[in-house]
Amino acid sequence: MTDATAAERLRDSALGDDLSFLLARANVLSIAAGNAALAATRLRVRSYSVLALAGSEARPNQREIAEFLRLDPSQVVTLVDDLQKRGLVDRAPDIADRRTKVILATEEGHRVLVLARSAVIEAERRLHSNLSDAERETLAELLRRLAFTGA
Amino acid sequence: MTDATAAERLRDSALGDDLSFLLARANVLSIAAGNAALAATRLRVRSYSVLALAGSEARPNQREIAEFLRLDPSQVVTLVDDLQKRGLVDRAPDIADRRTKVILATEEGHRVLVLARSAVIEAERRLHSNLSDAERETLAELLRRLAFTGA
DNA sequence: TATTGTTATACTCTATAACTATA
DNA sequence: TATAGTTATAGAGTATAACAATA
Repeated sequence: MTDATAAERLRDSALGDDLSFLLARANVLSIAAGNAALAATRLRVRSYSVLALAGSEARPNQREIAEFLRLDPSQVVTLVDDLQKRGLVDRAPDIADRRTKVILATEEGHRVLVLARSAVIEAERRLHSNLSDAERETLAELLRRLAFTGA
Repeated sequence: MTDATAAERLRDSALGDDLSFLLARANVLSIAAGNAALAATRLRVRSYSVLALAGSEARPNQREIAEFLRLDPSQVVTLVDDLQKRGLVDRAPDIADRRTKVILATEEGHRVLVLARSAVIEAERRLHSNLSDAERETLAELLRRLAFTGA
């Protein structure tokens, strides 16, 4: 009746081989570790992802960020507002279509991104330490297939 | 500059091989599909997991449910309250320790669980249709290692 | 007419602390 | 003193609808 036994009973009897549940539980741990690792930069995993896209070569607009991160456009407004207030990103006008705003990391944004990224990578390494590099790559490939399914 | 191209640019340039991000995105899709599939039973993925544990042989108490699902004990109170109001689970007293309450599915709970489970399985099958059975098993095994890491 | 970004709003989920009853 | 469950509350995340500017 110890703790370990309870967890084992539950793992064996229900949900333990349900992909959705495993995905959810792995994700909860991942978010917790990510937010903890990002605390020093005052980012969270959500704002970090936006900053990472803004700092990439892709020059995304808000709608593209929303679709890629599976967020509602209105959520992206809030996230970008916050990053912009902190001077980490800018809303650049798109010459071709004046409705759209391209989100770009500022110099300061790039500096913070470097710190944030290494913190995240370090946290992941710790969290995934019981997977080999090959296993991690397999996992990434399989998740990519799920994550970018038609829907 | 079409949609597909934007997504591809983003996938290639940032986050696209970040395990945490892939996990998060796959999970968002999984939750959305799960909630949609469960709509007819008026469950959500969260209450479904609790009901599934209550309907298992494991006879978990609330604290065990909280730890297994990585929820706060107070969240489990709310979830169980709701399921109990609907007559799907009971709080059974533990003879050995009168503080703890064992959560058990009622007959009606088991009936609903059967429907819910098949809806969830069907939704997963659709969502994971581009993985082979072997790949799905590999994915489950790797996720299990992440999901039940020490932390 | 349709789309991008925005505002407003409500709902769900998550996190914390304090309380009770038992141990 | 510590633990299981509970209550209260605030904060983060999610979903929807309506609107202005532009296409």
